[in-house]
Amino acid sequence: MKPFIQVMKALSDPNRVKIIKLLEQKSMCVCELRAALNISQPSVSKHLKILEASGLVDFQKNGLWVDYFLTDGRQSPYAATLLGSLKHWLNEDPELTGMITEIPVLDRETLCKR
Amino acid sequence: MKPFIQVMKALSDPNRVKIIKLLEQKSMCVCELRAALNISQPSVSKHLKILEASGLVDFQKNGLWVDYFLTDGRQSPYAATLLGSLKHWLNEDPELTGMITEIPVLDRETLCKR
DNA sequence: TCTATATATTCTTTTTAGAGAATATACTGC
DNA sequence: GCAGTATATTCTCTAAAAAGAATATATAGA
Repeated sequence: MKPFIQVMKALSDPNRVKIIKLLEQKSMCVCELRAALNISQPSVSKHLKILEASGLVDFQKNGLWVDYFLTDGRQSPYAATLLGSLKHWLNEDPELTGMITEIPVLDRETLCKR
Repeated sequence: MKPFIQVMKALSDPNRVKIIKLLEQKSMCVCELRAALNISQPSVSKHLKILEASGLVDFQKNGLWVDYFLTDGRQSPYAATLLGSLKHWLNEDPELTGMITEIPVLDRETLCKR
């Protein structure tokens, strides 16, 4: 029961769902996500930790950056199914589509050297 | 986004998931659910309200009793998909299977006249 | 209409979750 | 090793969620 609840809880916060929908497009580092969501960096890190613990995302260190990406769902059947469903869901949501169209503008190199 | 979050939130509480798994077996009234979950009656009513608002359950008044049952999911595609998945999920969970085997013992007539 | 009973609602308390500021850690290049 | 930068963690505050006690509502039957 616990793993199931963990996935549901992870997906019941709007910012975390936004992160999932962003990562559907491409893997992103913390500062890119922070810019896309317009919330603080610690907040992004904490959301990512929750998503990781539930088996929805994973990460790879890349020098100073940490790239987050969606898992293949091998760690959790619940995560796998939900990630699959989410690919079809919410694609008409104006807030999300707006956010996604802004992705190309996010340039890691310029974003992080502030 | 809101309807999606609402379904996820509804399913991120253990007692509400238990209610769903119980209603998979048969429709039940509040006092039967209360006995199965061993929590207070107001608590059951509030959980049911949350489940109803998210489109996961519906009810029918039956005299003094109110029978709750799973929806066909027509009100929410998210609810529909999750209810479908849940039929396969958590069926090996000892807490849940134990609870479900106790259902036949719950007799509405004896339960409610306390 | 009066009583009894099933459920809903309100109220209060305790726990949990989310936010950002401040700080710590980890990695890179010199 | 030192300086700079990306990310993680800690701390504190505020808001939301869950619980049960007490109360209100609604229905059935005498």
